[in-house]
Amino acid sequence: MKRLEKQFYEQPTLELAEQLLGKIFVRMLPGNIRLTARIVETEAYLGQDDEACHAWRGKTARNQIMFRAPGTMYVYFTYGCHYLLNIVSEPEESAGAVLVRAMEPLEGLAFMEGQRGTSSLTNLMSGPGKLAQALALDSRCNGKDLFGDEFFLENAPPLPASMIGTSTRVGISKSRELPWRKFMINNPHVSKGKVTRM
DNA sequence: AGCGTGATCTTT
DNA sequence: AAGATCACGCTG
Repeated sequence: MKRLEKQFYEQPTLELAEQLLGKIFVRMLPGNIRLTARIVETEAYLGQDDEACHAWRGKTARNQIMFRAPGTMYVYFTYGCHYLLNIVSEPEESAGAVLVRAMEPLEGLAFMEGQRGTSSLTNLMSGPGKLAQALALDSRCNGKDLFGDEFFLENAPPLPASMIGTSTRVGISKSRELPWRKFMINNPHVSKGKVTRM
């Protein structure tokens, strides 16, 4: 499949959160190891009117990446042990990003199993911290874009609306009412603990 | 259901 | 300088 170009990321954050479902995330590792996985769960975060967004009060040292060009990776560290992967949206100098919450592992399973310390397929990437660990994402990835030879997305047909579920976001204490979580209905790799079907 | 673990942000 | 919070995951 063709790689997704800059233009794909230049759509409103909420639409991007939906359009990312089904797309294939690729990481190339030294030794020609190819890690790939299908995105099955996302959440939208917007600078303004969204108190759960890191950037809702403006630019800081941590969140400045969210103000960069669409298609940039925002990877941050939280709870003392987890990295979380976001894909930056919205034009440069306005903050927005889509949190990638779950993926379905496809290629490079042995590497991912080693990273995660399990061989249970549905436990490899069924959460934002898990998928970052499976793909060995860390702060060195923060600020890199998805247009190079190491990280990129491959295109896939858009999901039919009947396969897309919507709910409120997971694990936040502010702006809890916003229905900005999107997921692939009945996919076993969607994170546990909230609605996975409709 | 409880808690680790450390960076970040807010308040003093 | 100190305190609170945290877009989580694992054990029990």
